Amino acid sequence: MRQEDTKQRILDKALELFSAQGYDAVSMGQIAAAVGIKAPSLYNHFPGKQAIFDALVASTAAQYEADTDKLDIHVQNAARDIPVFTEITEDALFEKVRQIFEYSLHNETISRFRRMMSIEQFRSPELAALYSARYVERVVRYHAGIFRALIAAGEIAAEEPEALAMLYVAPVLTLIGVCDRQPEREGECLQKLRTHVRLFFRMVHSGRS
Amino acid sequence: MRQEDTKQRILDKALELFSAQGYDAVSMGQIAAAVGIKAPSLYNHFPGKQAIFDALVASTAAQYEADTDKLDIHVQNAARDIPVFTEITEDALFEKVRQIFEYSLHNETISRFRRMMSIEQFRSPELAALYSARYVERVVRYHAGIFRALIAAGEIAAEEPEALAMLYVAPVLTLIGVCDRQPEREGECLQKLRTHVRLFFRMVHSGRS
DNA sequence: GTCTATATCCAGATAGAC
DNA sequence: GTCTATCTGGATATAGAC
Repeated sequence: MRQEDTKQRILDKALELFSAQGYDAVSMGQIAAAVGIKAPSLYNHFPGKQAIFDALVASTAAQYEADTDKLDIHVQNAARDIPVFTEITEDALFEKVRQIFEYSLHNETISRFRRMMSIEQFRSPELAALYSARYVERVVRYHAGIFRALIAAGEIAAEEPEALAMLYVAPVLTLIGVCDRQPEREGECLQKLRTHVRLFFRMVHSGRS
Repeated sequence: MRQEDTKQRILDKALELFSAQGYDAVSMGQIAAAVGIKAPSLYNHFPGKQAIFDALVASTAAQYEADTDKLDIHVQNAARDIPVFTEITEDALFEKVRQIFEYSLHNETISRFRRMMSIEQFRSPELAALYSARYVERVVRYHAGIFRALIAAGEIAAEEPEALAMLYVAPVLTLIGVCDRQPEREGECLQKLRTHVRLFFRMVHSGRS
């Protein structure tokens, strides 16, 4: 199906452009040129510019779930990952964060989509909610589930799982934001990620019952 | 000077519009209408649209420093604030974060400028660096200075000040981001801020020498 | 499905009268 | 400093031939 192929190519190029310049700054002509066709031909695949944007939002959700599966991080149900974190060492914990960190930065679709969302997060209440849900709540809820299990197992200090998750996750999100803006600082941020994990690991184990 | 008055009104209205819709989505006509003049008259005060944006970036830096002074938070040199944090209670610490949190959200200029920066952070390397410097590095460095002093005084655990600062500050930044996108969740975020401060305070004191 | 040609609109910016 | 009138360019989108 060359038809569906073109549709996908439009989505890919549109995401590339939107993530770099923002929705408003990108013209239909630019998208068409990137795909290798003329602007009016885009309307054979999408009814308009907004429809391309909407299709992007819808389609990336699926890919995210599919791809994170490969990293043994199942954001939709933390229960499956609890064995991975049980009696985990500090080095192994860092290795785990490092993987998701680098994946988040280097997977083209994921990182482009996140940058696009950063630019467009105030465009509508729906996008605002989607941003918060995807990049804050989901990550916090996932880790809260992990920490709840580790507390039950007596491995870490008995603190509120939600607060622990926020403490652990927010610095990671902040560092991802820095690298999104300034990719040349990735090495430095990786260092900070390392010291963050070390500190968190130590603090959370020192107070254990 | 009614002249300078108009110039300031242009900046105010432009910031209001840019923060809500982004630079590209706002037209000179919209800005002019908000000020109460016609579009060509804007060119008597600024050479073009970009110049209005640039003036905004330059002028808000000054106001930020001036306003935070009133809250006894001197981001430029933490040394002055160390006495405030020495032997601080958990409640007093929360009250301090709560103040800066609410100020950041409710001061019109500050919150609008931050939203505008969120939208435009990828527009140029300079803006990217400015965003990181203002909303990450500066805050982290400030708190690292405070924590370094508290460690020297034997008040808190002897961990790396930078990592401690990241741990403390990143959740606050994340919660401000949530409220920027979804102001209706401010109450909920204030609750999370409370539990964050409580957890951090306890952890950092439990490991003290 | 792709194209050319075109319609319609609105943007940023300038000229010049008052 | 403000205005009206205008220039010029580029945007989204449609019509209709191939």
